[in-house]
Amino acid sequence: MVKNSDGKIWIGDCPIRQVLDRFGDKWSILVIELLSHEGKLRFSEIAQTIGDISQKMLTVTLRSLESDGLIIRQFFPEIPPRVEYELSDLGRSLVPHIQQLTSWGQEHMEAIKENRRRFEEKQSKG
Amino acid sequence: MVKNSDGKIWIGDCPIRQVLDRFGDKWSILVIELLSHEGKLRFSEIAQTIGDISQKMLTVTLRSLESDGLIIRQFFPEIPPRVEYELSDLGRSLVPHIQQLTSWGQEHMEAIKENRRRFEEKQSKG
DNA sequence: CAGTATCCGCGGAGATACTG
DNA sequence: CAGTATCTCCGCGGATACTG
Repeated sequence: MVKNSDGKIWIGDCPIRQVLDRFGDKWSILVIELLSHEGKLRFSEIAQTIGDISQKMLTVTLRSLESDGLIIRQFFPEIPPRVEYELSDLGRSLVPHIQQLTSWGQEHMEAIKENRRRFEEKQSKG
Repeated sequence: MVKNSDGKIWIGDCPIRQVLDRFGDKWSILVIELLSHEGKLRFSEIAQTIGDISQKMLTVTLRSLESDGLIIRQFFPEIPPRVEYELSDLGRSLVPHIQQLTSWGQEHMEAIKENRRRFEEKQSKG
């Protein structure tokens, strides 16, 4: 939590926001998780495993992960071309923390859904 | 990582996606972090500390966190009214994992920015 | 003070067509 | 195969005005 002298949170430098800005998108974390499980994968393999990601978004996601040094892209100039993606050391260093969050989700997400259900029920009753 | 029999990730039940869907929004994590540091806060105190959140989004964020049982809302029917928010046990249980991610960010975000800078430079050169 | 109600703009994301 | 290039849509989130 980073505060200014006026007591306000300084959003720009706030580490939480930086992490969320980087990984809060729809696909980055999922791709990292996938590569952490499967090792080295081709573009089409990632697309097929995720299933409901568009070609465009997979390209955008992989390019941004590559640009940030979280994954490594290896291009083989064959015909037809082959491209393989794998996690970098930097990317791998994030995986345990993702798994922490994931296991928290597995443990508590049902309770959250139940809470939400009850809350909505209470609202509708007045 | 949850897969179907066809080898595809089952997005709907995937714990990672559930967590991201819940906490990937702009303000939830930030509010939880804030409450974990400050304990009990009034609506206006949260608004002023964050600084650049709109009244609407703070209302929406607090209401959704309350509905999911992550925070507790206490209303005092005074004039003018007073409302205090604090973390629930469920909300508190998430805090350590957020801090894990945050410290990872503090450790590696500069490297990521540097990687991105170099990547863009390389692209512009050809 | 702590919200609602309403309108609106922007950008993330999908669909489709095309290419080295 | 692994992408680009466009067009488009949707909904998150901001701005503003109002209220118990």
